Amino acid sequence: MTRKLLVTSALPYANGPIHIGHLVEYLQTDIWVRFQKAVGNECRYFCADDTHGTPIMIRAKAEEITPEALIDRVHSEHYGDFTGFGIEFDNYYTTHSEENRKFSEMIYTRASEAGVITKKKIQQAYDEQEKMWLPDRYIQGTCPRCKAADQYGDSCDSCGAHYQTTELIDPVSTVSGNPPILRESTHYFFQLSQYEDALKELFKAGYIQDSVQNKLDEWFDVGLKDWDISRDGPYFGFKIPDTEDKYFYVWLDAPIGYMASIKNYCDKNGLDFEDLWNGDEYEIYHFIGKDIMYFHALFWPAVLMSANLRMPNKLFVHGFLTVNGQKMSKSKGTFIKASTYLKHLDPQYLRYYYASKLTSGVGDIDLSIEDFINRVNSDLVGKLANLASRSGPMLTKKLDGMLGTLDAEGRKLVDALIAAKDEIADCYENLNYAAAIRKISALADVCNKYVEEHQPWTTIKTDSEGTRTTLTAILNAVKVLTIYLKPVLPEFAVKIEQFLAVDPLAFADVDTVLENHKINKFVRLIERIEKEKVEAMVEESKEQTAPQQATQITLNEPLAAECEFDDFMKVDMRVAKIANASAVEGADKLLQLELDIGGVTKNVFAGISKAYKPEDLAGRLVLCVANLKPRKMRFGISEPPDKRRFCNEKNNRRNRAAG
RNA sequence: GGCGGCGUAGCUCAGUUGGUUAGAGCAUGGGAUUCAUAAGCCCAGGGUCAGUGGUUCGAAUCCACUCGCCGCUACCA
Repeated sequence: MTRKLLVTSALPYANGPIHIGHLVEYLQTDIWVRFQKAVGNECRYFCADDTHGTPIMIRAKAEEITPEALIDRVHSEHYGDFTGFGIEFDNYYTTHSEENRKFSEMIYTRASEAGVITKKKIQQAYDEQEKMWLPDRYIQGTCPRCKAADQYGDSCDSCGAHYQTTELIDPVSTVSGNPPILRESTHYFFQLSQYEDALKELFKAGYIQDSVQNKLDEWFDVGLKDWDISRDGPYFGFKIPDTEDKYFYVWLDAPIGYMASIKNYCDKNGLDFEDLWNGDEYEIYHFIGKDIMYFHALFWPAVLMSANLRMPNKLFVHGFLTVNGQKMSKSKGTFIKASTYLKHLDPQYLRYYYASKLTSGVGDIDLSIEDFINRVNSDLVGKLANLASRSGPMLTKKLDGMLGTLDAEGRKLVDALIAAKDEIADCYENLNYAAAIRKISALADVCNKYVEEHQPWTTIKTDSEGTRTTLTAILNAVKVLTIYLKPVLPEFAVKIEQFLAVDPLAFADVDTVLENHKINKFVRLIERIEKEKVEAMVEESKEQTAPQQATQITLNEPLAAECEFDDFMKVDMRVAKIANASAVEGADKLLQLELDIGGVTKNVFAGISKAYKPEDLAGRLVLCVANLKPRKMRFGISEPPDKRRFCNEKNNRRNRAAG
């Protein structure tokens, strides 16, 4: 039975470039869509740029262009990046479209009629000079708890405190540099709590993965709050009907962009949108990252309910990407943009590697650079590509490129591969790509053993027809493996199709056998990853962060003379927390520090008062040599050394995957 | 603090409803080969399944607690 499927990935925000973290989602989705198409389902893949909101406005202003010009440019950049990675949308649209405006207005109007929109007066920061309202992120000031400077309006990166913007000390607008004022305004709210029971029913019916359910239960326990869906102008977005100066909050119209993209596609292709979106013929699936679960598991279905529209069938949630076990980092060069990757490496490597790690779970997946190189080179190149390479050329060079027929043994080999069909299909269907790849890799092992046992390079000298039979089995095996891999490696598959001189392979073609068939000259399928290219990519991704105190101190000082390992072993270095810091009366450069090295407190004098204020130091972490002999100084005893290095406070801002 | 997730070989990860001696790939060591993209094949070493205590005839798997790492905590996007 042919299923009809509509599939979406989260809409990337038009505020920045696509990076390898985003690609987890788009590749996961693309592989699923390609699989569905390969098994003969009618499947369409939709996406769009998410284009509204304050960050877009501010970014455009900074670049001295209009928001429209910005989002047009970013749209083509995003689309180019996706295309470069073989991600094939049926439509890649934009939320800044008439379709989206109409749907947003329609849904809002219906929600109003349903009585779930309320108005409330709220206090919000306002920049008088720029004449704009300020989201918390655009206000900086000193943390009320730890006194760290330049913290965002909602929380402190330094000590992790959460607070109200109004509690911030000396707040300034990052847009104008002036202190914001508080102003009252009426906002529109969507009463999410009205849909609590309906949402619970939806989840019971299987809208989400089990692991996501736990998280949702947590949210239900705390209680669903009303959702602020309006923003005051100036705001780049859609004006709310029957208001003077109110706009839909970007997160309201973003998911509606799924509908707009589909509508736009329908109009271009002579299809009826109502059939696709509201009929019961089509299944709808959303792929998202776990950071935007709240929006897609709660708000989005509730909004659809309020407008009396159908529910999507399922939400597929994936985890984040880490690189070498850590968050992507600009300074380490692991914050790799899609465009940077494409300059250095073949996109198929990443498609294969992600596929080899993706499961249906919401756990994070790790891109270990070393593992990435090893895995691609040994599995993809060494086993799979090499299998074709060690059989194809022999047939074309020495046996006229003509396949023969399968003997009993060959039939057995090919049947063994075919037998895995349903299992592999299930793996793809259930998003367990890692298992599919493991299975395919194991099958490739079987094939390579087959080659080893039949030694065509020996038999070719005496028995050309027997060799033809052997190679016929191997090349049929290559064909089956290629079909299994095709959702992951479309380009690779095209090369094999050309080489085998067959029409584009579909999943059902695993059952057919190529016999007495002329093939074409073998072309190299894929190159090995060169470590140097990966290194160059990482190097190019390293962003020189603005000179900071910490890096200045370490980088500007020349290295001391080399020391022996034994000398190094004598040094007991500990991370210490500054419990207290105070100026030393009568000293020019000294600060007195109380260092907590895990229960034990050390008194230290440090000549760093030119670079640090005592009040900035409390709570910070430093590296200290804990076993340095105490030394009497003019102002007291300094226990560990008077020289130390200040650790970089770790950057807690996550690189958002989508939205 | 509350909640959630994770912790299995040097690395990256599988381990189905609890069931023999815990698996794979890579990496490492040895061997036999040479068709092939210095690939492929055979053999080997390597794990107190984070720890402790329970339930059970039987626990990597279920329960409790401890430790470690990560995330969320509804603000912004």
